[in-house]
Amino acid sequence: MNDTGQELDMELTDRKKKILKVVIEDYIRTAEPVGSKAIAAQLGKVSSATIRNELADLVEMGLLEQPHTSAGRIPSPKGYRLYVNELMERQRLSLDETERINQSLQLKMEELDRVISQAGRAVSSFINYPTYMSISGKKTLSARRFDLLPVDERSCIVVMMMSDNRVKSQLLRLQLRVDLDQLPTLVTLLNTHFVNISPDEMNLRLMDVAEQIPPQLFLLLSQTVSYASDALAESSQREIVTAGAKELLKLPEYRDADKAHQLMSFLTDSKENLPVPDEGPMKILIGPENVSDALKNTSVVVASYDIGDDMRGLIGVVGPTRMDYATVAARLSGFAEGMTRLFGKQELPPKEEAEK
Amino acid sequence: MNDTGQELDMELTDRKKKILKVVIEDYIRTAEPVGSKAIAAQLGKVSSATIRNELADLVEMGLLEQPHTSAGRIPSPKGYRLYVNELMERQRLSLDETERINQSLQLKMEELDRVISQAGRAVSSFINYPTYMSISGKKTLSARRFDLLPVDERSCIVVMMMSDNRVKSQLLRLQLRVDLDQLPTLVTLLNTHFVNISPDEMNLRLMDVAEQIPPQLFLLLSQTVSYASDALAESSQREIVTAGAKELLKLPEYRDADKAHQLMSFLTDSKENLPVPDEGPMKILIGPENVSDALKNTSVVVASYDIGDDMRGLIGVVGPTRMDYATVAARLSGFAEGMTRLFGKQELPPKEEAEK
DNA sequence: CTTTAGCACTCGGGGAAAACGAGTGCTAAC
DNA sequence: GTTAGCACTCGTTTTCCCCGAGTGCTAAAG
Repeated sequence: MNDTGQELDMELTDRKKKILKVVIEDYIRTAEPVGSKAIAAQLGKVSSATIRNELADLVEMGLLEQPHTSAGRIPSPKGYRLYVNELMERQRLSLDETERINQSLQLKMEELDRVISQAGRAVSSFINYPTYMSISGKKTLSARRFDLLPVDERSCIVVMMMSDNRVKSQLLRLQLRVDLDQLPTLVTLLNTHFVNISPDEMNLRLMDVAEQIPPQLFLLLSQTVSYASDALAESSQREIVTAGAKELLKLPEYRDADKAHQLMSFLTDSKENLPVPDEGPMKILIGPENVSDALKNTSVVVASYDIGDDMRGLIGVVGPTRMDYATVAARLSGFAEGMTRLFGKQELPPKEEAEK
Repeated sequence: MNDTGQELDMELTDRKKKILKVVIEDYIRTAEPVGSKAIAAQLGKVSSATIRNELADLVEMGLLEQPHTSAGRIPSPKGYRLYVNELMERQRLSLDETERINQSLQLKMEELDRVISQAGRAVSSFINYPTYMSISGKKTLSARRFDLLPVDERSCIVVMMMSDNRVKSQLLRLQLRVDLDQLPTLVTLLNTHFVNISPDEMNLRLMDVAEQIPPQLFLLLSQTVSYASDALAESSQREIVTAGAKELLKLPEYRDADKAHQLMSFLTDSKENLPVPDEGPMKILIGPENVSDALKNTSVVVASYDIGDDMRGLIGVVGPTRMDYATVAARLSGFAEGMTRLFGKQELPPKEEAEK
């Protein structure tokens, strides 16, 4: 009796593959176990009895499962994996679809965050599954250049260009009146001692220069530096935004409010442990292949795209293991390409400064 | 037979009020129709039969309803309204709660949008209902001041201070090489002709000055103006962000996936027709009092707070008519006060420039 | 050795019927 | 005006049974 584990010796004939494919695609469409008769009808030529024999083999190989005796078969995670790797035919996007993607990427390139979250909503409503998006850079962000613009004697504008060429600015209210003539000195100081270093270092260095300048100037300096380090820290922290969690409720597997709630909570709360593609443009994780327990019964398709030359963006799609992998993969990579194009077009091509 | 409409002549005795209050609070807690026996137990002194007589009266007055003959009573919208107006005792926040509110408002005052959406999440997870937040200003936004900072010969930074004292900036890539000496001219031009007017006017005026300046300067000017008008338009458009839709799923009235999905869709999609408090700090809308059809079966509690001296922020809480009005109201106004404090502390107190 | 028809068997889903029980309205006595 | 008593209502829960899709096995046919 070698019921232990899966049979490796059985051959996966061509016909078995065909059958597997039919089962999976049927199940993806209907969410109902697929019976031998339906398969026979779709395949033609062979009778349901033959199919049944093959099905039994496929179950033994661990590619299919049967919920109970006398029900049809459903794919196992292993089955999906095989399907995704070998059987699934790469879909081409229709013109309509391409059109729709481009349409939803007609975004004004204002704030990055906003672009991201808008894109997230678009993806989700186009793919009909919940999505998550985030961006992250490899290098840690630093300031590249400062400016102070006088407004009146009690306020001025601080402008900081960051190492990724984004610019941040804010109005500063001054506790003390500052001589406007002093501003250039301060700017020079900032551009000498506070550029190309991490936010933490900035705060440290503040102490060093404390005694070199007059107190009321120092106050302004410290306001500026504290603004700058906060802004840098915030910009470099990778925030994950999710969208379209409600799509779950349309799926039969999440009609149960508790299940839906559980997954939604995980999606909106977990700011960390959502899958990222280690490399390559796209990654598909099926059921138990996920590390997070909360995702053991779900599949994730995640793609990445480039922003500038340091940052990478990330779009993930979450759904039941019975996910329409072919369509999702096609549309998602369409989106990812769109995003690359979007950012490539308007963002920071050149770069010349050296680092410390 | 005067079954038509509600009986206005019946008197709402003190005991009736007490009973109504018990019914409502019980129902809010349990989501189950409340029976005469339970009420009697809680009131003491009187028997369930007496209560039954009173209940019949309350039903006739339109303050209670009964789902079917042999079930307990549940409050009608009218009943809730009476409860909210007269019967409900204003809750005081516990120390714990106050603490928790302050805790979650320990936000770095970076970008307004981000603060808002973080606060939204906090409110939602504290109150356990979905929330929506938005901000809006009465006056239309315009630019108050421009600056251009040279970076290299192909790029410069545009800085714009807006009429609400917020500052926006971005790096501009120039199609044509521009003589740096020309920048001050351009800045003067901007500060003369493009301040204190609406984004639309800005684009119009661009045409007017087209012939007064050399072409390559005009290119830069038009890039700047287009950035500015976009940024202004975007900042003044009132965006609504929602949070915590998942909380719905915990409520018995939304265990039905379709109902939940419907309301969630409304919340996330409708960028317009969510209730706003016409004036006063807080407003409670019960069931059919809502204008949107989608909200006819839900209640909304909405509060507002001040940002600077022109803008107003808005927090709304959405839930079933069986909402814990007392708690929600207390916590929500706690939050609103917190927000006012938060913005009052760090934002734009003075202002002196005159408008056009 | 593979395919197919035939057949008994399994088991979950669906629906009717029954049992249950919380709660009511009414009546009559206090 | 209040209360005990009681028959009645009606939604919920439980039980039970039937149906049928789908199976595995066997034996015959290719």
